[in-house]
Amino acid sequence: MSIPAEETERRVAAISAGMQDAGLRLTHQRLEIVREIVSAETHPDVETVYRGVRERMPTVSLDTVYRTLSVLTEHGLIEQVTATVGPARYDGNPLPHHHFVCTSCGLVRDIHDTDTGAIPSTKQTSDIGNVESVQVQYRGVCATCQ
Amino acid sequence: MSIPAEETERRVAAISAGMQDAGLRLTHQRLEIVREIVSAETHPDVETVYRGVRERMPTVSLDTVYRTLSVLTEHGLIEQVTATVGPARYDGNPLPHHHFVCTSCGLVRDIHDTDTGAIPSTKQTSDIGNVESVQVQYRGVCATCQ
DNA sequence: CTATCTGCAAAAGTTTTGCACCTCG
DNA sequence: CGAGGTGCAAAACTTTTGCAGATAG
Repeated sequence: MSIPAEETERRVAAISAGMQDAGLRLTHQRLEIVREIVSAETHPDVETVYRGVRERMPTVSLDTVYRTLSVLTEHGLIEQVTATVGPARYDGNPLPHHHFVCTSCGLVRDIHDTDTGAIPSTKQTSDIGNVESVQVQYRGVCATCQ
Repeated sequence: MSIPAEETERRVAAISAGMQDAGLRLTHQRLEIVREIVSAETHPDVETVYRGVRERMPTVSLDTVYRTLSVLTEHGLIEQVTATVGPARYDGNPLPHHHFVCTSCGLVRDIHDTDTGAIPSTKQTSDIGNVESVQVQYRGVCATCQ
């Protein structure tokens, strides 16, 4: 929850617009779920999103959270994190970016200052298919765990 | 199964040695599970490993496969693939490498010819923690899916 | 108004665990 | 022989689905 309030609202507005474009309804539940995911720096799993939303909206159900995160992912408005194992985690950051993963506590943080241009496709990748995006995972131990 | 037989046996021997060093027993089941994982190019999930091993050893149980893959991962002899969502998939390739992930069919293939030196730690990563390894995910559509 | 969405409940799928027997070293 | 491993069965956990009632547009 340490993303600034204005930035959070900007992201909520952007995703809401994308939902309207996609013909999805802007229900109260969905808006709270979106707010929860874009305001979190922690790339939370479904259960964590559910607990956060329930503080403001105690009647929301876990399956609505599953369905909403799933439909937002299908429409490309959020992404599932592919840097961890275990329960699915979600990422509401709309810009292409990389991840630091702590091998001790599982923390995942966004990295924006990598020069992706320095990582071109290779002979092997072009043999296998057509690369559309490149994502870097930095693994190590975070400052807190050290 | 398209990894050459000698390379497969070399990897089985290397992991067996690691198991002995770790004080793990070399049971028939474990050796067949290791053979299955190191001979596969597909980064199979537990169910797939189970089906493969069962062809040669029909009495093996699914929970032994779970336990074996889990214990090998704990001892760093194999790795869980962190490029996909869904059921856990395993990687028996002992060398550091990268992955191409097909966004259409889920195929995961190893990439060895990336110049990892071109991807240094950044200001952000050093603020967060100590980077120990860097892994690149190339996402796109594979030749077969195109 | 009505197509879509929600909540509830049940089911499906994945992974873990307890226990008695077996086996590697 | 004995610590560690296996198979079986049950349980725990994650995710999906069917359906009746609610609601956004």
